[in-house]
Amino acid sequence: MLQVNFIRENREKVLTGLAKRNKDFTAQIDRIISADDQRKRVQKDLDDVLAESNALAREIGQLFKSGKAAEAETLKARTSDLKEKAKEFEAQLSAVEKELREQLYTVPNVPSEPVVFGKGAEDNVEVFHWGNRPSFSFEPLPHWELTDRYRLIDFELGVKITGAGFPVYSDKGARLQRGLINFFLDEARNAGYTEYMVPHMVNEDSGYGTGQLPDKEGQMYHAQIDNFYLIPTAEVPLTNLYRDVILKEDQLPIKMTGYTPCFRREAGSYGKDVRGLNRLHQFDKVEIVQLAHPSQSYEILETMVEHVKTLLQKLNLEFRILRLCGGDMGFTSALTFDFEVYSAAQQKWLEVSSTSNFETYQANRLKCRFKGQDGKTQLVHTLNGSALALPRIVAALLENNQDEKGIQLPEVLHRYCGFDRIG
RNA sequence: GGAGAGAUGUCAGAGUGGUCGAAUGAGCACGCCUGGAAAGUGUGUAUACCCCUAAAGGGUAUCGAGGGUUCGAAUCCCUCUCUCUCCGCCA
Repeated sequence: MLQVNFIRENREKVLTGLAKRNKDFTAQIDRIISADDQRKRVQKDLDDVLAESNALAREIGQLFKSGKAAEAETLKARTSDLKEKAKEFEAQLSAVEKELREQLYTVPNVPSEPVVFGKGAEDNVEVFHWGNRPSFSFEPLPHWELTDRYRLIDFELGVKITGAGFPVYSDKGARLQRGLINFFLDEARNAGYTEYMVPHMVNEDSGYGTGQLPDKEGQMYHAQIDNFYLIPTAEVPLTNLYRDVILKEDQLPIKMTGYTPCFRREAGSYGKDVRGLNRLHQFDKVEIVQLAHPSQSYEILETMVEHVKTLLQKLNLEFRILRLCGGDMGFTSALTFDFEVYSAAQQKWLEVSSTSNFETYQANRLKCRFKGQDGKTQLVHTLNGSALALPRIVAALLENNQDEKGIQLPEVLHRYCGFDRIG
């Protein structure tokens, strides 16, 4: 969430920035400022009362020590009034703090300067394009037919075991998954990211830390007996490794990567876009995360974008990069680049990575800070990106590389998979 | 799952009702000492919020978390979480 002081000091800037999201936040912002004013007033009142009681208590202690019990008793009488007042102010304080917090939760991150105003996906800006579209002498098959024909993925079997959106990969389908994961992890490690293997379930605090809670509660699977959530992305456990941590300035940037399965309820999505691998409840992804010095975060975002680019180039998939407009950008992001690969048989673009700078929006909730040379602590910037999510990569690989007899894998995957062809 | 012990600052570790944000030691930072270093020595070493502000200064909260008793809680009581030991179960 945004920092109240930042909002106070930059009200106009915040409002014009937020306007790019195609929504007016004036009312919320002003409510936040007035709630904060009230919070300060009540805090002051409470502190004053507590200071008085503390002084009184100290005095009573002294009197008892020096044997003046009677005087102590008269002072005691005065404390009950203060106690009552303190209780009242405490109640007021927690009420106004709750109000403030709830208001803050409703305000998304302020889009950074390059983000354009926009209503939705149609206003995103293509900033990069690479690769060529394959041409076929036959009608290319969509991946769900290829996975069936070559027995790579069994969607029906997944339904039996769990439900729709939980595919079962087998034989070369399974090995392709494992090969891709290893390829992505190796590339990340070579780019300087430290590899982690993290829990796939997280507690409530972690959910709040990265902003999945409270607003996206319905999108996560919830193990209610233990109050754990299945992670929707490795971003959650990875970023939360640094929750409540104060780093030294020279530790930055911190670069982490990890492979995890990702679990998403995808409540409310249906229709033709969910066919095959296009939208799943469980999928595999390698994530890259960085904690950065605020002065470097945008440079670092560029390097992350470059990293994802090289992955797609090595896989030889035609792709484009979109700079998301205000209306299409995620709630917590300040700047997001989406990567889309072209799916030759479906004849459409599939999103395979989303790489973002969250500035201090996540760090504020995480309480992830660093101490600078000047001794002051300030919030880090957090960034993350998919590098990469597997299902749609697999869809594009299968569709774009098919021939009449099977599927030819890109060279880079041969040693990772242990085979160069399917079929 | 059962029984017991415990959770204090960067770390180790004292503190069992008052002057405790917290002894002592280590670490770390800066200074002195030194040709340089070690040793020695001096000073400093949490976070958040608020008031005041040029700076300084002051107030409040925080000793796993939350609640309670008390004029006053690190210290007493209750609940929860976690750690360790033993037993049970087990990949």
